[in-house]
Amino acid sequence: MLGIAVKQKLRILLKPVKVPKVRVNPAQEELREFTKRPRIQDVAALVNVSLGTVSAVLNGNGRVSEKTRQRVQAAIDQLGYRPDLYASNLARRETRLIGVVVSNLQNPFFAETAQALEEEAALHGYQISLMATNFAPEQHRAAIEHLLKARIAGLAVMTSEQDEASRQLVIQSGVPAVFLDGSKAEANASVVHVDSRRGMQAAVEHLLQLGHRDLLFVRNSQNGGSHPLLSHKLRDRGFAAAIRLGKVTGIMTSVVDFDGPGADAGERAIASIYGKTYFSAVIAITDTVAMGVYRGLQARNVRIPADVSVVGFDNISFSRFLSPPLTTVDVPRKELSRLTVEALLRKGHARVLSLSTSLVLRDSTAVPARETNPGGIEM
Amino acid sequence: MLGIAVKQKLRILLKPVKVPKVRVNPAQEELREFTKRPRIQDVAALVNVSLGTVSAVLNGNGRVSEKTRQRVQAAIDQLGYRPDLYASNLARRETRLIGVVVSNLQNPFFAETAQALEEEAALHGYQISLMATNFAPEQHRAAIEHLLKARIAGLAVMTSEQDEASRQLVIQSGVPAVFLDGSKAEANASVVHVDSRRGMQAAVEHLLQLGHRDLLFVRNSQNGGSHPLLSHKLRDRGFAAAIRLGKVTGIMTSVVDFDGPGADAGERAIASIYGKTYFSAVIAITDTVAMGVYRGLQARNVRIPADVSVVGFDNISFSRFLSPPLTTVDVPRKELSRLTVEALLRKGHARVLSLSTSLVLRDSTAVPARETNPGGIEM
DNA sequence: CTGAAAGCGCTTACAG
DNA sequence: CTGAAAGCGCTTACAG
Repeated sequence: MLGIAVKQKLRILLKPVKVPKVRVNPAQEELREFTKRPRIQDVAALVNVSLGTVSAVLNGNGRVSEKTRQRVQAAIDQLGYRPDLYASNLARRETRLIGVVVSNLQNPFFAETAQALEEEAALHGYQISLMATNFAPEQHRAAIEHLLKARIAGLAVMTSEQDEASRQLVIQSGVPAVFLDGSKAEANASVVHVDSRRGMQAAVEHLLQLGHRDLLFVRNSQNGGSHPLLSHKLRDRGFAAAIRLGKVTGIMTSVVDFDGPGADAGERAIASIYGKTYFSAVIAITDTVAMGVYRGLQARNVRIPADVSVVGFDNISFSRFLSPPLTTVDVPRKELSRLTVEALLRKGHARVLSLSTSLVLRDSTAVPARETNPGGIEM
Repeated sequence: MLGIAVKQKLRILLKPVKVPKVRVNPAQEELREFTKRPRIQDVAALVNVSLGTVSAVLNGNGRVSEKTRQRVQAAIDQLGYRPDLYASNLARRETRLIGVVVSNLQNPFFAETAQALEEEAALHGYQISLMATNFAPEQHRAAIEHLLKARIAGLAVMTSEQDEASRQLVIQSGVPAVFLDGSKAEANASVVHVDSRRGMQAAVEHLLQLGHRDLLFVRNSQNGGSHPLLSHKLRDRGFAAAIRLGKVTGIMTSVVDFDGPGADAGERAIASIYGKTYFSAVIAITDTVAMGVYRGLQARNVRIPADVSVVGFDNISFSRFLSPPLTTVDVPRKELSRLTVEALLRKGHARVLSLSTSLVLRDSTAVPARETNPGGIEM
């Protein structure tokens, strides 16, 4: 009681000294009128409650009576009020943003993954902030630094390349993160492990069962192969394991690896090997590589699958529209994004998530026809 | 002088009442240690200058001596300080963010456009915030509202669909905007006009010169065609104008239009018309539609271009990898993004920007071979 | 050239 | 259940 009395006295005393310097910039006021951007205090004034109350109904804190909440909500609707992103994030010290970094938007696999993540995040009231690395370590790091600066609630690193320095930044930041095909779960960094091995194995088995014995494995690398892509390593291993487990003898495998975007690399791979090494089937490490393989083969009048069978990996949406439709290994993007977002929002300790892959049979594989001359080699 | 004296007195009086409630949350302090996120005041303290000075060097305001600026910069580097996005945007009342809304990330045209915009924006120190509408009016509006809420510095609406209500929101907001193929420039809303007509005309001329007289124009629509895509309208008109200007008589044109993603629509178009209407060449309204046309044709053993020629529109990166490589009309994404970002940052009045298109000749077009039975009709 | 302070528009203990 | 006030981390007139 005393406190209040003193306070009131002080206020009176204060008046002449501490003139409340309300910077009423008339231009600004006009601008506000013009842009019609209501603030939380406009809502509060309309309903005659305090800012805190409006904030409580906005954020669903239950400490508001139903009556008040309805009146506030009505005012919000009436004014078309939407909280300012920057003010609320600053005050809250956290965002509803999930950072997503992918390697390359032009590769449909990443575009589709990003879209799936966006949809999944939206289900939880989160948005995504998307950045691409183009496989460059500097861009990779810059993207992660920016995202960390933006105080993201979670980070999904869905790149096929890895960058250890960036990973350390993420771990130091403490931000919940999920790395696609990351090597290990640690602290705040979970890992989604795509079981490429199983899918690859199914693909190889399929070809072996058809009778193929001469397989060409076409890969692409980025940046001169200085940073081998982890997903590719896993697919490599899957390929090798599948051959081993195939219980078939007399298998001959060749591997070609070119640098650059998948389609270019695939095309160059065929150009380089055609006529030198015999193969009746090609396994492309991604669907985009398979597109290039198609191009390389068809430019040489090699028919798919009559002369050479082709299998891809990823099941991008276009793979169905190639001629012939591509047999490929499906990496379930929906499931990937569901698991990722869930792991990010759970905020528990790092975990290893698993995702299985499956073979999608279409028209690019068939029984080998050795009487033709597929690899350009006389038999 | 008097004022100050009174103030000091008051301070003394105040002390017992108004204890400075410095909320020193020890956990928070530890967190700060842990996350090692330095604030501007950490930098200021290190160099022994005020916050304003640090801010000035951060933002390149020239009112700092070279000596000071160097010392501050050194401290910034040493601490690894990066300004908090939310605090600076809130204080500045503006962002360095360009909102980009596209129709669909899965369509390479949009993915490539988004990527080009990101690169262009980065050149000016801006970042992009990317949202997809999936051609749905509600999503379109939601995306624009979100972006406006985030106080973007500029907005690039690179969708093929239009939404008048959203456009009004943008105009009311006063945010500099660029609409792809928008109908008119107005207030803050500029327009990039892609000269589809010229490209379409080149495509039609090319086919007429080859000797084609029976043309099939394949389009796709979205959402049941309730909101015809503006870019498509322009391409339609370009097609019609080209036929008119072709100075060739005896041209027979057919048009098919299906709803849905381009590739699906293209495939269904062929399925629906094949055997009913004769055509020796197809013009697809986009490259993705052309992909579906390829599929539809090739599934019926129609050879491209021996039996039927195909021309696409957009020149997406994959068009080169189709079998055969697709002849298409190039829409220069680099130039598009350059013009767009420039218009956004210039902040002048609305302008109409123009972009020309050009025909890219590849292997999907050839002289018509009437002796075969391309359209499935007996001649 | 530099510093102190108000303000951006919210959220959240805290007090009632 | 509700309100007043401090604080988030910056920027920017303003005063010196």
